[in-house]
Amino acid sequence: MFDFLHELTPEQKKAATIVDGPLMIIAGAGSGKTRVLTHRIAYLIATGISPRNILALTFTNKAANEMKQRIHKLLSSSDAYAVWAGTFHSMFLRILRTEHERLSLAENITIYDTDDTLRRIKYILKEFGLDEKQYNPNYVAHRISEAKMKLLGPFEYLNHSQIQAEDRARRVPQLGTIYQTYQHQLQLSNALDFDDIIYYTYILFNNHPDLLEKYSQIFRYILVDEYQDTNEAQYQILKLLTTYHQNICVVGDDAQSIYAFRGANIKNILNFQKDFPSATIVKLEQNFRSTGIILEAANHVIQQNKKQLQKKLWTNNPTGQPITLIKALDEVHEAEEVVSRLFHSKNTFQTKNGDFTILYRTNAQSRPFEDALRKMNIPYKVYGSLSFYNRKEIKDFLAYLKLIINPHDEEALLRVINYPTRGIGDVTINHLIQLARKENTSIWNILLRLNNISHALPAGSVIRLNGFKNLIQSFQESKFDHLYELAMHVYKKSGMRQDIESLNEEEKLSRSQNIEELINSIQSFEQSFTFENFKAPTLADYLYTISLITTGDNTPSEEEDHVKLMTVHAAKGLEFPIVFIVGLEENLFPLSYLELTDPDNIEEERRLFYVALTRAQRKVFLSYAQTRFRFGDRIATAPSRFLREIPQHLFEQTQKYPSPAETTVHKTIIAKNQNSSTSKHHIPPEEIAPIEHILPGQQVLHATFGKGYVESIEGEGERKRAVVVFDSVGKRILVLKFARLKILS
DNA sequence: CTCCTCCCTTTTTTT
DNA sequence: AAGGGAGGAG
Repeated sequence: MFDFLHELTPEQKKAATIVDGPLMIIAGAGSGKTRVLTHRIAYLIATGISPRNILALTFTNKAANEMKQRIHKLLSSSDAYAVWAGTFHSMFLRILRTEHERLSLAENITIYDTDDTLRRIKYILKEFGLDEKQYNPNYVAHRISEAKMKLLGPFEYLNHSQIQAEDRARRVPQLGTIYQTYQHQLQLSNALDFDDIIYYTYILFNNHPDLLEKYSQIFRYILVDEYQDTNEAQYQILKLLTTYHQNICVVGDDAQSIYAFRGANIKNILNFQKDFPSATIVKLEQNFRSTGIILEAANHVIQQNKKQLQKKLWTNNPTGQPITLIKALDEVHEAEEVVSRLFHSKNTFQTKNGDFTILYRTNAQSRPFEDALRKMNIPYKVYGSLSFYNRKEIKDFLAYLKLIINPHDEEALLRVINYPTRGIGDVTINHLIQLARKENTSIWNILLRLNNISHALPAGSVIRLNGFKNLIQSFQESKFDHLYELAMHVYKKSGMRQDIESLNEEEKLSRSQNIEELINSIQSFEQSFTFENFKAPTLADYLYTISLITTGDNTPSEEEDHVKLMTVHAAKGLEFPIVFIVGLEENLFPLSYLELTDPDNIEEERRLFYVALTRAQRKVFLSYAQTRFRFGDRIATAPSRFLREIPQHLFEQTQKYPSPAETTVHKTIIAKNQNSSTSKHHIPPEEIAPIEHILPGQQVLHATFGKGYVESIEGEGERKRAVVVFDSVGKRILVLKFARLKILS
C-alpha cells in the first residue's frame, strides 16, 4: 500500500510520513522537495485521510497542478484532484467568494492588478490636489501594500504613531488618508487588490470564530511550500487555521528567499521552532540535481551571506563540466556569444533546444537574446512576462467583460466609458465622479439614476451616458451558450472592433491578432474548465482565473522543443539541464537601484544568484557585457562581484578572473581579451584588420562566426558597419569597431 | 469634445 | 525607445 515510499531516502521518508503535529522541512536546492511533498500527500491519503481535508499552498498554480498529477500517478486514484491545492491567492479567493456575505462583499468581486491600483492612486492624488512628485504613486502603492501585508487597515494605519511619524518625516503626511480613500473606493467598486485577498481572509477568520472553526475542520492537514517567501499576513492566517490541530507542515529554504520586496518575512522560517515549540525539524541536504562543480560554486557563493540557517548541501553526482565564463562587448554581442555557444553545444552533444535555459535579472534583458535566437532560427519562448495582459487593447477588452459581472468597478468603467470615443469627455466624466462622491456611491449607480438627476448634466451628455449604460446592460442580459461567443459579441458591439479596424495596417494587425488570441484562449479555457469541473465556467470563473495567473502558468506543450528564457525569479522551483546566467554585472546583478551598501539588499541579490546557479543540472555558463545600453545611453559596466565569489578552479582554465578594474580598460585591450574567452577561430590581435581596410567583396574571418563574404559597407566613423554573409550563420550586420575581422583575400 | 504634438519618465523582481 | 500625460488648436 505504501510501496511508493521506497523511492525515498531515509530522511525524505521521515519528512513524508510524520503525519501529526508541526513539521518543518528545510529542503536545500535540488534535494527532492517536490518529491517529498507529493509523496507526503499521497501518504496522508493512503492512511485514510480524506483529500478534502488537505490544503496544499504552493507558489504557482502550475506547481499545484503538477503536484496533483503526480499524486494521481502514485495512488492511481483520482482522489488527488480533491486536494485543495493552489496559491495562497487562488485558495483564499475561493473562500472569500463563498463567504462574501460575512464581509459585506458583493458576490461578483473584481480583482485589481498592480496597474489598476496605480491608476486608482493617481485619480485619488488628483482629487486631493496632491503633487505626484511629492506623493510618488509607486511609493504610495508600495506603502499601502506593505501595510496590508502587515495586517494594518486604514484605521490602524492612521492610529499608528510610528507610521504617522515616518510619513511626516518623509513629507507624505496624507498617506494614511489616501489609503483610507483608496480602500473606500475599492469597496464601492466591489474590488479587491492582491493584498486584500490575503488581508480580508485574515479578517474573515479573525472576526468570525464560527468560520475559523469551519475551515479548521476542513483543512485538517496544511502544507506550505516555499515557506521562506510567506509574509506576515499569510503567517497569521496559518497560525489561526492551525490553532486547533497544529497539523502544519512547512517546506522551505532560507537560502532561497528572494521575495523580500513583496513582503516576504524570512523570520517566518527562522522562527518556526519558536512559534511551534513541539515542531519536528527535518533537513534535506543531499542534492540530486546538480553536478559537483555547480554545487561547489553555489555553496561558495551562499557562504558569503551572514544571515542563514546552518546546513551543508552535498551530492553524490559526478563532478561534471567546469563553468564557462563569457565576456562580451555589449548586450548584443553577449546574446550572440551565448546563442553561438548554445548552437555549438547543441550540435556537438546532440542536445535538444529544450535543454537550454537563459536566465536574467530583469525582463528588459530578454530582447537581444530573442533577436539572436531568431536570427539563428532556434525556437524559443519567453516565460513569465505577463505583458500580454498589460496590452492596452487587452485591458480595454477585459474592462468590458469585467463590467458585465461587476458594473460598479470604477476602474473598468472609466477605462471604457469613452473608449471607443462616444462623446463622453472629461467634463462629463468629472461631473459624474463628483455626483458619485457626493452620494457616496458608485458611478454605475449614478448612471442607473440618471433620469432622476439629469438636470445636473446637459441633455446631450445624458443621452450619450444612457447609451453607454444600455450597452453594458445589453451585454449583461445577452444569452450565449459559450463565453467566447459572448466575448465576440462584446468585441463587435462595443465598437472596439470598428475602432481597431480603422487603425493603420501595422497597429490593426497586431491589435486584432491579440484580441483574437484572447478570444481563442477563452475558448480553450472553457474546454479545460468543463473537462475538470464537469460544468461550464461562468464569466466570473474566467476573469478570476486570469486575474490570478502566475508566471509559470503559460505552459507550452512539451513537444515543442524550444529554448527557455525567463527571469531568475520566474525560474524558482524549476530545474534545467543547461543554464546560461547572463548580465552578470555590477548594478544589474546585483541590481542597484537603491543602496548596494545595505547588506540586506546584497544578501537578497546573492540568494537570487544562488537560486539561479542551483537551477542547473549539468552545465552552467555565466556571461557579462562590458558596456550596456541603459536609459538611452551606452555605459561602461563592471563584472559582477558574484563572479569573484566562485572559486577560480571551477572555471574553464583558459579563462581569467574578471577584475573590478577591468571596466576602465580601453577598448583595444578589451578586444584582445575578447579572443581568449569566446572565439572558436583564434585571431591574434596583430592580424585584426584596421576598420578602413575592410571593403566589399573581401573574404574575412570572424572569431565566432568563422569565414564570410563582405557584401557591403555602411555608415561612417564609429558607426561604420559591414554586412557580411557567413558560411555558418548567414547574413550579419557587424559594427566594425567591435567586429575584429581578419582579411583572408 | 477630439486630436495632435511635445515632453517626460521609465528599468526590479510578482501575486 | 516608447508610451503616457499635459497642453493647446480646431
